[in-house]
Order: sequence, then structure tokens, then C-alpha cells
Amino acid sequence: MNFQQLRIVRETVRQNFNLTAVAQVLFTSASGVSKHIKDLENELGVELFIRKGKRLLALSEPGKELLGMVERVLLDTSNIKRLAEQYSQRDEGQLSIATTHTQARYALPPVISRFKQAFPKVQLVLHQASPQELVRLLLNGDADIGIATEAVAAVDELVSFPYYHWHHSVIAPVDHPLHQQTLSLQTLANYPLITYHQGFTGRSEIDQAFNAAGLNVDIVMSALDADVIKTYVALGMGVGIIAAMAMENHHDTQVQAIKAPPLFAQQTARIAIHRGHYLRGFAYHFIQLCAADLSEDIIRQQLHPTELI
Amino acid sequence: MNFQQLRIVRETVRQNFNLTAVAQVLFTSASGVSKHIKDLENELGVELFIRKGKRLLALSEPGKELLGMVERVLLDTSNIKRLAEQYSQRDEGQLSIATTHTQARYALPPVISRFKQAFPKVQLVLHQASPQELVRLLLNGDADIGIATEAVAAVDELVSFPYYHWHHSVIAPVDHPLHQQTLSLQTLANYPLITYHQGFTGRSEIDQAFNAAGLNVDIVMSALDADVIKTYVALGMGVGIIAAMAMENHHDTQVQAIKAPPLFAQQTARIAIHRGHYLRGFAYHFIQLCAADLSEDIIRQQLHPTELI
DNA sequence: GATGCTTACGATACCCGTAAAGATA
DNA sequence: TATCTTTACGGGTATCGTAAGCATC
Repeated sequence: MNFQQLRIVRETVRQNFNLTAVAQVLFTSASGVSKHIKDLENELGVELFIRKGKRLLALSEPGKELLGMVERVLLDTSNIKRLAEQYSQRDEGQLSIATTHTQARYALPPVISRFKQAFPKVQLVLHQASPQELVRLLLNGDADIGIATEAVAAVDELVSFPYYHWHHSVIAPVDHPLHQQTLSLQTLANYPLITYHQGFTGRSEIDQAFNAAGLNVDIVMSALDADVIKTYVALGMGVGIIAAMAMENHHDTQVQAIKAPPLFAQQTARIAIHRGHYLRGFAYHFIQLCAADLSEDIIRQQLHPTELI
Repeated sequence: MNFQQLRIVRETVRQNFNLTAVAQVLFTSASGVSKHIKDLENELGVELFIRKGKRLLALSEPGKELLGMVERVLLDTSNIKRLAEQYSQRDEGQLSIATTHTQARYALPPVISRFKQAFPKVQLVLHQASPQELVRLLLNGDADIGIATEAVAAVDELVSFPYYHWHHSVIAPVDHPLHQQTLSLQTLANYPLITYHQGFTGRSEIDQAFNAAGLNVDIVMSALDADVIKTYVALGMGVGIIAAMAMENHHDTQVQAIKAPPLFAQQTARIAIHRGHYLRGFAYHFIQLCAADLSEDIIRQQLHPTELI
């Protein structure tokens, strides 16, 4: 048994049992992949995969049980490597952050610029992704930190902490009649609406609020990010509902937020980490730049619950 | 990085940084051990050991942190192997039980004979050991199950379950005057005593009881097991204090237990397992033969707390 | 016929152990 | 001096990739 064999087993599942794809992802040959799987199965005396002829179809029962252990081993070895980097190059290395457009565009810029000042040698990788993709990146170990409002709190394998709270704002062209009216869900429902895609930036909360009020709304368009939404609102296609911070500190001349108390429930952007993932020292600093009360100790306690010190 | 390197790191600590000993234990050459350590340190870019000249003295800071991860990796790989055996040879294999003399001699025989009937092909290895040694065997992965009254409950890395409760008995030669007296700590303290070694079979409870009563006692001899104690009690060297089950079902003609309510607090023999250690199916059966209410589900829950099913 | 898996085989790198030299107590 | 660690070096093995053959869709 060796690490390459374990990597291959894990990647075979991730690549839907296509060994050619596995070989490409792991930068090796298909023949080697094939042989490694055979060798491991021989050594363990168990068939890890269900086959149909030569093709692999799925994990066998023992294969399923094994996969969990394999993933733990590989998680630990990646932790070992990061731990070593932490000591060999304390303030150098890579920090990989997976986040949504909203956070990357409106919440993170000040954090990131302060972080870069503190750790100029750390290479920042910003994966922009959907909340679902972001979860996958964290679970695969391809990202150290995930930041999003959606999805992350519901995944057991992730630890997450509140980052900040925010509300949705309603925006309309500067000359729109809504600016003169008292804003309510009812009045809003009279206009065609433009807002986020399903699963993005609190969209579910918006739907729920209208549903609860028994209102049918006409969402003429949905987009991934506030910039796109603002563009189409400016064109007069409808009234926009976007995250409030997407309007702050911006001098949009064509559209304007409607001044009114929030119509939709408070949202919480969260910072998420894969349970058991070893974080470099500067990663803890990054998190503390986001939320000053999240100290390294507090995070570690949640991340590595079995550590007893 | 490979498994052999990790094994060597772990074993180096266990062998007090004597690489020659490491090589012997791992059945390889000292030169290989030396090179593997160098290679790993090079790859990680960190010195894992503190050296004085050529000799290794201790773990460095990163080495200490690394060790925990290394041990998890090796624990998981041994779990992988056992899991594979579980499927490839369901009712064959090895079950390694570490236990004290008292349990091996008086409590386990019926359990073991029933187990052997149920799993004739399983090779039973009975490590007889002191409670401290028993803990080490469990933590090293050299034993699957530990059974003892002492020590195991105090170790965080072990999960333990109550097996059965027992009391100490006072024994004396058949013609001893104590048989006619009312038994109390005071009367007992008038005689020279023979009992277990420190750290064995509830000895600490005995000391504590006399201390609490403000009594000074003359322990003329201490031994590891009840058989030895009984022998010297029969010779008239003193009054014995042994585990009650060491007198049951035995036709000792020269010594006899004194009929009286128990003088010392109740003791609990416990079944202990290393947290995270994968147990074969028959190991769960063994435990259930000891204590019928300890089902596989209940034990698994404690052993692998992170599993979410 | 296109894609995917396996076998054969040669080149390379890796791992191990012996022997000898160098450090340390 | 005895014990321990490291370096040098040779033999063996494992791993990898190319190429070709074969199965599957």
C-alpha cells in the first residue's frame, strides 16, 4: 500500500470511475492507474470496485467503507505538508479562498488588501464559485477557506463561523415612481423584478418572504451578481433586489437604492473550513481580519475537536 | 513521503531516538532508517528532530506537531488493513486481547471458551500485562481490546465500558482467629497483610480505605496475582486481601474467605479500546460475550465519534 | 469506430542492505 | 573502546510511460 494507490482510489470515485480521467488529473499514465488499483486490491484481498467487464462502475461495499479511511489518510498527509510549510516558510506560501461574487466584489477587498500588506509573500488564490462548488472545493482540500452566505452552514463536514450580517436592498432607476412610494412587499410585487439566481446570495429568503405574504411575483430575470442586475435595472427592465453592500460606496448614477427599512430577513455571511483541515498561521490571520473575535484558539477548537491540550 | 518514513518517525520516538533499535524493530537496516529520516526532512523542508552532533535527542517543535498526524495516518492504515481482512476472511484472523492476570485467570475463561466455539478460526492472542503496559499496547495498536480494573478509565485516548463489578475479599488460613471475629478495618489492621502490588487490581482502593480510617497497616508482601498471595497466606505469613472472584469456584483447602460484608469500595473491571481503532466483527462479538448490553452500534458510536450515518 | 481498460516491456528511480568510516559516550 | 550514526556503493525491485492489444459502448 502506498499513497499513490490511495490517491488513485479517491480520484477514481471523484472522476466517476473513468480511469483515463484519473490518470490525467494525477498527471500519470492510465496503465499505471490500472495496475495500482489491481495491486492494492490484491494486497488487501478485496475487490474495491464493482466491474462490468473491464469497466469500473461503482465502489463495492468494502470499497465504500474504505473510502472514508482513505480520505482521512490523504487529508492528514496534506495537513502534514502544510504543517511543514508553516515552519519552513512561516510567512510564505499559498492561501486559497473560495468565495462568491458578492463577497469577492463587495466584502473582501479591504480584508484582502490589509492581508497582502501583512503577508506580502503569501500567494492569494481567489476561487470564485457558486456556493455548491465552493463546498466541493473545501471538501476536496482545494480551498483553505470558504466565504458565502449560502450552503456552508448546512454541511456537517464544514465548520463555519459568522462573518457579518447584511440585508437586501431594493434598487430602481433614479426616476422610478417607487422612490416616492412607501416600500412594502405588496408595492414591490407590482413591478417586474430582477434578482439573484436560485441558490445565490440569499435568493431563497427573497422567495420565502413573497411566498409567506401570499404574493405572486414576476421575476423577469435572475443573475449571478449585483453588477449584472444593476445594469438591467438601469435599462428599465425591472426593479432590482440585491445585497445592500453592493450599493454602498458606489456612485451609481443611473440606479439608486430605495430608502426604507429592510423588507427581507437578515442574512449572515459565513466563513467555512473543512473539519480537520490544517490551516497555516496566516490563514488564521486572514480570518481574524474578517472577524476580529475569531481567534486562532477558537477556530482550532472547532476544527480539531479531538485535540486535547 | 511514504509510509515507511512515517513508521520510522513514530518508531524513533518510541525507541527513545535510538536509530539502531528502530531498525531492529522495523526489520530493516540502520542506514536505511537514517536515510529515510533525512529524505523526509528534506522533502518537508523542516528538521523533525533535535540533534547533538549525529545523535538524535528529541522531537523538534514541528516534529512534535507532526507526530500526532503521523500517528493518525498509521492508525488509519492499520484500520484499512483490518477492514480488508474483515471482508476477505470474515470469521478468520487475529484478536489480540491485553489483560491483567486477575481477569485472564478468573473472569475471562468462560468468555474465551464461548468465543472459541463461535469463532474457531480466529487466533486469540492473550497479552498478559500490567495495567500500564496494557494501555501502551492499546495505544500502539498492538492489542485490540484491553480488560482491566485500573488505569484504563483515566486515559483520554481510550474508550472504556464497564465489564462487571466486584469487591475485595479478606482471606486467611482456615484455622485463623479472624474467622471468629467481626471483620472491620480496625481488626484487619492488627494483622500483617498480603495483597496486590501498587497499581494492580484495586490496590489503590485498599490503601485509601485504610488511610481514610487513619490506620497504619503492615503490608508484609505484595504480589501481582491472587495465586501467589494465597500461597503465602497458606504459609501463615499474613492475612490476604484479594479480588473476590479469585476465591469463587475454587476448592482451596488451606485458605478461606472470611464471611463478612465488603470492607472496600466496589471496583469496576472495564473493557477498553483505542479511540479510532477499527475492530473486526468478531471483536464486537467478543465484547458482547463479556457484557451483553454492549452492542456493536453502541461501541462504534463511542469509537468513531465523527462518523455520521 | 471511438473510448476506455489492460498487458508487455524497457528505462528510470527508488529502496534496501553491506561495508566502512566517522562521531559520540 | 563500544555504541551509534552516517556515507558510499551495488543489487534488486518497483514504478512509470509508451506502445500495442483488447473490451465496451
